[in-house]
Amino acid sequence: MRIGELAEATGTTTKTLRFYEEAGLLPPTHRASNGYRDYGADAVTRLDFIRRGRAAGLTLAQIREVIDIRDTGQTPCSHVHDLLTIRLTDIDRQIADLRELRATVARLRHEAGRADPAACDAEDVCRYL
Amino acid sequence: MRIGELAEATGTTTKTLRFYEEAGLLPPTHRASNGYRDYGADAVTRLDFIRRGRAAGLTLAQIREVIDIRDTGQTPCSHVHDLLTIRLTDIDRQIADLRELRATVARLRHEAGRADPAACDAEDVCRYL
DNA sequence: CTTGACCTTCCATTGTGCTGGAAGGTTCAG
DNA sequence: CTGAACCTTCCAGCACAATGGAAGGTCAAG
Repeated sequence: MRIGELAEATGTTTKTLRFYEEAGLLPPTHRASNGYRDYGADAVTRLDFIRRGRAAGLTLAQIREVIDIRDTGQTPCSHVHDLLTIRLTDIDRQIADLRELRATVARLRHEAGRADPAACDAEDVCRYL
Repeated sequence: MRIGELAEATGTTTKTLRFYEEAGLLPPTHRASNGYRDYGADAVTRLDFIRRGRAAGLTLAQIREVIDIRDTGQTPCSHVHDLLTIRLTDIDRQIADLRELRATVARLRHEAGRADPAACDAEDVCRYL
């Protein structure tokens, strides 16, 4: 699988893929005789994980930390466990923050929808901001 | 309330507050006779909203969009409603992404914790990545 | 055997969200 | 009156996550 196909398959660009390799998120891959990168199906899996991590607001460094657990056999289990616990706590806090924000925005929206359009007044809408 | 006090009260810095003013997130505020910025209590409320938005991964532009609803009486209710609906959908998708990521990380962590430390093996830990 | 779509490296630039530092004015305690 | 701790503007620089573009190599179709 060439870099363009992988980009296509994962909804990214060749630029981004080379950048990820440079950044240590993708391992330097096998090269065909012409020097072209040659990816296996596992690259798609890995990029899916990266994409989900990004969508969830993790930094590339944080994603790399978790990925490194997979790539190096060195890391002791306890360290791995601790690392993931921290990551999990972060994610839980982020979810809680999002829920709080959602409530605020939803309340605001409710007020906006309830108001008589003729009497549309920023004061009414935003008393609850 | 001077800028330093506001920074203290909201857990930011004077640098950030001036930057937010420049970026249109805080309105240019009243100045004392000496030219110092003089904030009211509403600034704290607004910064709390900004902080929550940031914690939830919203960009300053997105936060400003919502804030502008409050500051301009011009925006028609329907536009406000639509804007907030989009914002809400985004937030919901983000929460869903986070939950999926949480499940992945939790599964990974469970595997890390379950493994015999003596037999700590990246293969075991990361088969589920 | 050329055209076009790929691929390669390398280096510069963008956008977001700050952060630092210079150079100077203000206020207050001792 | 001096010094510390504030404040002001302005401009530079940083980290992150890409993105753009130049200059050139490769390959399959027509």
